[in-house]
Amino acid sequence: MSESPLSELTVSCSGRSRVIDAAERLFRARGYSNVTMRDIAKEVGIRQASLYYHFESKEQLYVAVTELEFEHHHKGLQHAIEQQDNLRAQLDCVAKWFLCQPPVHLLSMLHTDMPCLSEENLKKLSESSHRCIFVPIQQMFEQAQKRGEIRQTRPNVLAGFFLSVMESIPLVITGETMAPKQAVVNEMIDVLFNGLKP
Amino acid sequence: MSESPLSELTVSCSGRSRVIDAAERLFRARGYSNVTMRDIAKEVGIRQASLYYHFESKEQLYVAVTELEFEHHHKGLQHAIEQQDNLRAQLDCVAKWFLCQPPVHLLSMLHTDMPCLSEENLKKLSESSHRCIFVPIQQMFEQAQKRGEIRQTRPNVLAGFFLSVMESIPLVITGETMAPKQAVVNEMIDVLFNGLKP
DNA sequence: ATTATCTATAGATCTATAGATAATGC
DNA sequence: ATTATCTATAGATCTATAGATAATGC
Repeated sequence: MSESPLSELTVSCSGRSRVIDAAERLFRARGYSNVTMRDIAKEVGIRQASLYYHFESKEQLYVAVTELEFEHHHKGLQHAIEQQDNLRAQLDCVAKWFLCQPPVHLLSMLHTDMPCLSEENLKKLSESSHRCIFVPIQQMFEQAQKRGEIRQTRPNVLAGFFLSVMESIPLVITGETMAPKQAVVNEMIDVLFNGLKP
Repeated sequence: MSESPLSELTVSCSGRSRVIDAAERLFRARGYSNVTMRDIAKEVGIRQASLYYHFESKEQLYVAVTELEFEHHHKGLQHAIEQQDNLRAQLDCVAKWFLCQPPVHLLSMLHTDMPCLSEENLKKLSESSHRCIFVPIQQMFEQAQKRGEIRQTRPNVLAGFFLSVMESIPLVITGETMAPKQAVVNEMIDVLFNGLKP
């Protein structure tokens, strides 16, 4: 399995990365079980069996795609966070990052997709999602606490809280009100900071 | 399809309601596509084909099960809300309700399960989830605003916000900290009320 | 006669493998 | 010689239907 070190970075030219792109779109939109290898092949424009030249199984393809997705968000989050020097600005930046990306649907992944995988891959992806997405946000809150910007609260609770808010945007938008996402998120961050009290 | 008016209410004696119970457990735990009719039959202790005596299709079974689940939460939420006369107590009560029930995984349902259904059933369940779960919480916030307990914020945003916090509990618990759920939720509600500022 | 089950199976997928084939690079 | 595809298909499911059968209630 020797492989060009550029292969994952190329835009979409090599066969392998076109497969990854298509699989990512489809898995993200419909989840692991609701996407077939045929669906992915069709999207790429090749035959279903040809996918097995690039990946040894559907599960391996899913794991590869999902780890890249997590790493991608890891970079985006790190960048958004270190660009700012106070929590409020960081939260705005992180929210902007999530909004300009296709939604992760982390809760669906953890609850519905990952249990379909082998014990080993489940563990691998759980750790990836934690390290790439949960931890950076948790640390952002930790350091804001150290700087005295916010009061003492368990940072992992805050991380879960904030992530779930990001995840809930489709839910809020589904309702009748078609407010622009950015406005909804701003309102949520404002509540997070200032609370609901009048 | 005439049917005893008690059938849905009986604990678990009639064949039909034993099917509903088993299907509910399995669908909730693994989602629509990851549960087969064979799985459900096995759980009930009958043969797979026998399920088709009670429900005309897997999809109809899922819709029936899920609507009952929504109605169940509708009752629980209404009761939790009307028992209290101020928002803080209502939130505690609603949180306690969600915590004492098996998790709904509403985001997974909306994102992964429902798109597998027919247009008609998708619409039906979307409306059910909105009416049974989203609207009661939204109204709770609306009325707290009218009573002047909280400042002006779009109530649908608050509803999405609060629901997503309930949904995120598994995510927070997944991490290393094994704090009791109730404590995590209390901390979240406290932040919601008082904000993060020191 | 109705209710609730069973066995057997059709028909439609889905994943993955085997082996052929064309194009590319040395 | 290697890379990337193809065709064909095995083997395993899964949903749903057809028709038989036993038990229950009038």
